[in-house]
Amino acid sequence: MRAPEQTFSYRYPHPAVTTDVVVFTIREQRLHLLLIQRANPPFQGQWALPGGFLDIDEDIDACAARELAEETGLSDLYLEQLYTFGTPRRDPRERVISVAYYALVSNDRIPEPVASSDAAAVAWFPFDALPDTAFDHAAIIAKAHERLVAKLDYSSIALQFMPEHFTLGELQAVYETLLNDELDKRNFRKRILSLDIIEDTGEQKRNGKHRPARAYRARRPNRVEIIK
Amino acid sequence: MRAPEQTFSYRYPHPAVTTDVVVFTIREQRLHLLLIQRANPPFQGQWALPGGFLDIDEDIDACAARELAEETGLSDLYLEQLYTFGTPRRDPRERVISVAYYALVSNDRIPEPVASSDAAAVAWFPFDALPDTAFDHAAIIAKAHERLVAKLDYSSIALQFMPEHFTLGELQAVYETLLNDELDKRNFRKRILSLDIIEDTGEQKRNGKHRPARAYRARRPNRVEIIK
DNA sequence: CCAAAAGTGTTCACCGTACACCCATGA
DNA sequence: TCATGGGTGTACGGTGAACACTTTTGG
Repeated sequence: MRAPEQTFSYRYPHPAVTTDVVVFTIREQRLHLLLIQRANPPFQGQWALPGGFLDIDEDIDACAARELAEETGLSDLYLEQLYTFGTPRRDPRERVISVAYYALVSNDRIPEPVASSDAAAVAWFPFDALPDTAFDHAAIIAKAHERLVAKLDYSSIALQFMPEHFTLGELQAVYETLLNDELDKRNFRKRILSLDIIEDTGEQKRNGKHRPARAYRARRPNRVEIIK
Repeated sequence: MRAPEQTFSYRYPHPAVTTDVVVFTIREQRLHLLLIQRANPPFQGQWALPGGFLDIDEDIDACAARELAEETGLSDLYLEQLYTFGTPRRDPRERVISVAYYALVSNDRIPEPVASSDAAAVAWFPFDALPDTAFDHAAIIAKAHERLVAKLDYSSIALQFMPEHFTLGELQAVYETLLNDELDKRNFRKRILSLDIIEDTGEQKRNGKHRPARAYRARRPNRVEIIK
């Protein structure tokens, strides 16, 4: 631990740098995102994105992953830098530059996340029923959603929402949720299989009380393929 | 001016924040970019991206525009945030987070840029014949190029390279340079005109000693349209 | 009249879209 | 046997790609 009276001096003023992470998942056919309830001022008690200050010797990506793990218990997810937000008075305490990330979690690995010293509570909210959020986090969330939807089209990013083994029906449901549209089953299967991004595991997966379906897996685990 | 002995103290160490800008243009059918020769250590005398430290009350976008104007004399260009680079030891002086931007200049507004106190010289280099660059600027340049080429496909970003009035032949040459490929004249015209992003000015433009061509202009000046 | 860029349509292959029925399972 | 999701093929239309000749101008 650092001695509490220690200070760090610079010839010119330096901003603080934080990371904030927009974590998406799909639950019950709806897009959700993870917010924490702030334990400390400013905006104490308000919902906000998980995130926090960059350590002086820490890589930015590592900071995003660490803050996410500390505040929500989630680790080892797909994490991508989104945009850097730095409007001068976005934080009332001091000048803060936030490097925003977004993350996707597969829908079988959704621990009901635990709170930490910075987060009084952690909860999933449906994307279309978000509470008011602290700072400029609404703008960060909007940008993350825009990026997510744009990437659906030309990358295999949707696979990041899937568990290790999944069926084509489940994958189609994820696309339908994200695109907010219904898709034709035969066309969907043809297109996805022709992209060569998933492979048959040989196993079967039983979802309801109905006919079991073939189980597939992503061809390259943890990678997002750019299509064409 | 700030008194030279003044310092700024924080309870936790803060990184410095800079912006760096990758400025592209097209000259003589080749993609070029603008580098400055560093007037001061570190990397004194080496070529680098124009950029510099963020003022404590300055918006990040404004910082990129300001540094660009100060070091190169260029202003009022298409400027878009690219990515934030912050590997711990990328700058030997202290921890520096660089918010990178890229900019596009139309090929009629290429002032041979002037040097300033931070830049001993400023010059355009062909993209395929770049000198060694300072810091991690080679990685920033690579990422900017990747973004530029990707955006060609689904946006009207190429129009940013064009002067106010231009011909279809000139526009096609820009696409050919960026894609490093030849395009069919008839197909190109059909596609571009169907996108409805340029309009006939009614005027003509004489390029060589040959038949004059219709002059077009971008339908929305200074905007980048997302196609589809 | 020659050189050089401007301007202009049609054909074909491929891909995305629309569309309906039988199968396997558990209750 | 019924309800529910799993699994499969074909026909059509639109879009992108290939392709050649005439026009206008300056020298």
